Amino acid sequence: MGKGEETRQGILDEALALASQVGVSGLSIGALADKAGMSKSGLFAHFGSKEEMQIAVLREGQQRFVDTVVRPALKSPRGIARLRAILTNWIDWTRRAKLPGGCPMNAAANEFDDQPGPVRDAVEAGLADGRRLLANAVRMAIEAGELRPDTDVDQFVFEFSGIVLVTMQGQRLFREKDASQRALDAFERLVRDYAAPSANA
Amino acid sequence: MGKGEETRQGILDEALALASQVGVSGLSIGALADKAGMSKSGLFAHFGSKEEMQIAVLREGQQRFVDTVVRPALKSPRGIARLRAILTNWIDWTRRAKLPGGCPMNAAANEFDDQPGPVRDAVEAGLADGRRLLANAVRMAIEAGELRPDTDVDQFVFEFSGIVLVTMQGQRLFREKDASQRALDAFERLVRDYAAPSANA
DNA sequence: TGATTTATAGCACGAACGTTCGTTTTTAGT
DNA sequence: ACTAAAAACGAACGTTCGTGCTATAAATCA
Repeated sequence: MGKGEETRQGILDEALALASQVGVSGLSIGALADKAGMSKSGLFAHFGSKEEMQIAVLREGQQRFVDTVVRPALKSPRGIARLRAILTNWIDWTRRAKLPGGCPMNAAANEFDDQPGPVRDAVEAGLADGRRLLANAVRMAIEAGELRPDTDVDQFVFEFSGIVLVTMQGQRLFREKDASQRALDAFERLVRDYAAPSANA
Repeated sequence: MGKGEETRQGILDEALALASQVGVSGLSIGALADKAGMSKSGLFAHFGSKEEMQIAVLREGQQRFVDTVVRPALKSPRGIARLRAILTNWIDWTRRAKLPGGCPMNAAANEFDDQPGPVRDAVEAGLADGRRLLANAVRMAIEAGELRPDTDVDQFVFEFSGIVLVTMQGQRLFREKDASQRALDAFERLVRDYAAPSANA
């Protein structure tokens, strides 16, 4: 890895941390350059435009998400156990990833959903990836015979995502201490409703 | 209503519409003054600071929410029917309220959850109000004998809120056409699990 | 080591930011 | 209609925004 890639990576690390607190649209070149200990123009040269930088930050966040949430969950056996692992990893993934704030992708989703452009596209693609990944895990649970064969996969993913979103809001805005417990309870209720009859009869 | 209050109200109307698209922190005095057809300084004088303006916008949004979601739902009879009415009103309330974008309070929740100060306090108070209101409606459903007496009210509100959040994300970011149908399905599954046994045996 | 590419810094730009101030216009009360 | 009060304006402040240029410093390679 050349020197350029190295500092670029360092910048993205700082940027992700900052974005988790102030959002992707709240990221400014000047503030980021200060954090990274370099000049505005020097930092700027790595991306060419602010928009490119924002997209790079989102990509970085996505990769960090995979490393923190998805990859470790693969150690749990396919099926409901793995879905549960994804949930528990997900709902405090920014803490695990040592980010000082909340999920940058989620914040960006709220910031850019009404502002068409490349950044919005990147956010949508990123979150769609997450849903696709979830859907695969659900399908595995069906194949494993733990969820009913006629389970509406997209509906399951939809409700699962709702649990994630409200848990994050509970943690970050309301500082609810028992948000993750509520998330688990909601999850158990969800899988109970979609469970294959043979599994827990 | 004096002239001052009148224009202030007009400003807040424009501000709410703008905030629904660019967020509360994306609101700038200059852009808002343009939309409102007046000078920066003239507009500024109505609030004294940007922070005060942001808080005023959030309050305006909250009131609009009550008028659009809560008040109409009171026409539905207490119990599950009213809860369902709240849900259906909620998940497209910005359309009903003629706002061009998404829910400003929700956007602000993601923008300010990691930035302490009066604005964050206002957001937290506003959303807490929503949850309190929901909790009351749930308690009425219990009293009406439609939900089990041992229903965990806060857990119910938690899961209900999750449905709302994921539905809004589905509508605004993913442009899912069937998001509201999924929301209703999730709601029916929720009330089925918490339903009093006598109600639908 | 010397040559060359690459990375960073410095500086300046026009625009927009929130805010202050003094003046002018408009409203409200008599 | 005249006056006192309220409201809106226009200009300017200092700062930060994103983005260009040009020069210097550092890393890469022969």
